[in-house]
Amino acid sequence: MVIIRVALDVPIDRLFDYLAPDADTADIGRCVRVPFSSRQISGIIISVCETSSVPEGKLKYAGQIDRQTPPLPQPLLGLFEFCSRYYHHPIGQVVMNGLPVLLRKFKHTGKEQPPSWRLTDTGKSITLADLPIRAKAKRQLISLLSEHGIITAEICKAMSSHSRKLLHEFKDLGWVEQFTALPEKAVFSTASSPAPTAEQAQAISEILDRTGTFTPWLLNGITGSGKTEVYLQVTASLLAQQKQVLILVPEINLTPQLEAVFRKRFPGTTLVSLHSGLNNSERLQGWLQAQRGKAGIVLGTRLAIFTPMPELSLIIVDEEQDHSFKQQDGLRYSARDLAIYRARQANIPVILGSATPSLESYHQARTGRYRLLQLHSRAISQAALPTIRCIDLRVIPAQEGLSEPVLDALRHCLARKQQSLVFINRRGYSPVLLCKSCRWIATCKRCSSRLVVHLRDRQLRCHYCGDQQPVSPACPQCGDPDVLPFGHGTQRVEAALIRHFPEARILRVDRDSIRHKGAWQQMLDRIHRGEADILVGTQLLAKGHDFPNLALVCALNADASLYSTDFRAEEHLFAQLIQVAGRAGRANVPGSVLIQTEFPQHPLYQALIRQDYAAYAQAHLKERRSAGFPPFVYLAVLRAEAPVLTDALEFLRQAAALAAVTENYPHIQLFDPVPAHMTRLKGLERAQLLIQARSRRHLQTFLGDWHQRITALPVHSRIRWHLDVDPLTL
DNA sequence: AGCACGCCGACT
DNA sequence: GTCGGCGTGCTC
Repeated sequence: MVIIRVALDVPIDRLFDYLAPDADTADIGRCVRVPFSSRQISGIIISVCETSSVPEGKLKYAGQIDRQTPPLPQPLLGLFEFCSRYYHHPIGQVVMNGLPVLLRKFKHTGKEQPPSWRLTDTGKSITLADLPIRAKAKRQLISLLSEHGIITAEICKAMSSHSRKLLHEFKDLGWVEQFTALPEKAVFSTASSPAPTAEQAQAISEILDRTGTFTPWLLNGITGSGKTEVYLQVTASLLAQQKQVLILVPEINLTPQLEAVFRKRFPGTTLVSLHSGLNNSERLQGWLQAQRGKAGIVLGTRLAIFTPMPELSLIIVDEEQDHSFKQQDGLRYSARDLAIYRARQANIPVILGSATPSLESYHQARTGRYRLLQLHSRAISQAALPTIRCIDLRVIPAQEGLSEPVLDALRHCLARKQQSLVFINRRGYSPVLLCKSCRWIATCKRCSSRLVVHLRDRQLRCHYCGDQQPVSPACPQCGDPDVLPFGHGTQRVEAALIRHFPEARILRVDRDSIRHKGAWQQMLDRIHRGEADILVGTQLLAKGHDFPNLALVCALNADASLYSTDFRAEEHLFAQLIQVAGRAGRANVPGSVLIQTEFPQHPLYQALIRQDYAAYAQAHLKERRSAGFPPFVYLAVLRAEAPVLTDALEFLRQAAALAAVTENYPHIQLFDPVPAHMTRLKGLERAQLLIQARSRRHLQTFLGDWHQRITALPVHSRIRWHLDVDPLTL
């Protein structure tokens, strides 16, 4: 009896067994259609065996197996398996989450790359002289074939139906044959690389010395130190050996930028770019190219970590500290952490690159689990680092969020026709609408958040659920017409700047201003053409774009995250400020950075002024150690949401009780269930329970057991819950 | 997650 | 008398 064990896209963490008399081990990793409780769905064959633990009467027969598409390779199945186990997510949903939509339906079988045509040896001996002069179409076809050697499926499709019929006629004559086009083996060609700096050269050779060996590298290089050049030259060396390289980038905004750099350097290599902007068939196409080993480079966002690559020899995770590598719903995986797993599995190096590594990664490097590579100097034209200065808001007041020194600096920049950037990480006009007489504050009905004033549209908007309503003309509580916007967002700062510098061309860049399709690219173009003097914007501006004429960066009200309840907020702020500061002073423009703060003595700003990541990280790691936070402990969060808060809390208490019953986990600490920080979100009340462990292994064994017990709990239909392993926010 | 089965309210 | 609401339970 042949039984296949199938992963199905259902929220049940188990494989389903089916009878499949015609299946064998070659079908592992293939897509199969199966009956599943009164419907047909498709799944992936994970294993083939002789017996099943399921009572024989319950076993059904599997349907058709998709043998057109190459099966998922074993290492990818292993990655899925690990991912399911580590993040406690149903295996079938892990597998299906990682595959292109078109592949999981296997509807594309008919559309499978149709074969191309070429002349057989017999065909090659046919000349035009052998054909009647009247047979125009035949002669045309033969000359086409002998000229190009091949008629690709695309060309074939474009030909007349008569020509297509002739092709088949030729086939019967033995003149032509069909073959699946293995697109011409990539001719390795590389645009010339600039000579690396001594530091870069050192890093490149160290990495290349350990190809073919699992080696996690932490490449810590200041902005402009040329991390990308290291990626490029290591990649070049591996491509020359016909190997594949996987590059993960934080988000779609950055993809085109890095993609362009790699395409330019490797014009002869097929580069597949995988990001959310692709449609299903583009995604499938790229995925298949990677899977067949045809794509030398795969560049993509976190989902790309699940791309099968038979010749994979290096993984690069750029901006590894970026939170977008962690998925925040459904399967809550960290692509960066999976990259480490995948590199170990494939026995290859992995480069985590960043100017400000996550403390987790930095700690690993300090303790020798990762190897540290540092780039200390700017590679580009020996440009000096920007000078960073704090402006003490306790001494120097700010009007409309802008202090006099900031205005002065902006004025100077304008006079010298240089660009400046005003960074304020808060969009909208003002974050609060306040009634002066009764202290009423506009809040969201569905969330525990304050509504943000968007003066331009005269709307109050919730930045969490998107709800909006018109700005009320008077206080709904006391009727006083004196309701005022309080605090500053990008729109308000923009308005203030327009008043101060009516002659300047001011460009606001935030999620609202680039909402329309193509607006972001348009703005980038304008900035590059020098059609903007002052940029006002959020972190959108901080990320990875070179503004060649930018000389000044001013950061307004950054303090907000300094004394936050989120223990990662500070680390995040430091990275963000280093990033935005790095925008200033590229090429031959010296840069300066002004930071408005009420806490200029704070160690974060002190380290920032010296641009000393290592000092900051080491000091902060000490704090983490004494406070008992990661990377010195390992965390998981059980979250629950329900229409009524007490229900969510009660569910978490029940779950906690399940853990206490066992008492077998001395290294595990469960905290009390508490309401989440944003307690109410989109009309649901949320609560959470923190689990802390001394080691990953302890956490994993506990969670495996506990998760099963929670799943077995009688379901209260109102409650939705999930487990978040290695959460980024608490 | 779907989907069927099942047991109670307002309608042709 | 039925149509249909969504609670509960199962899926190889």
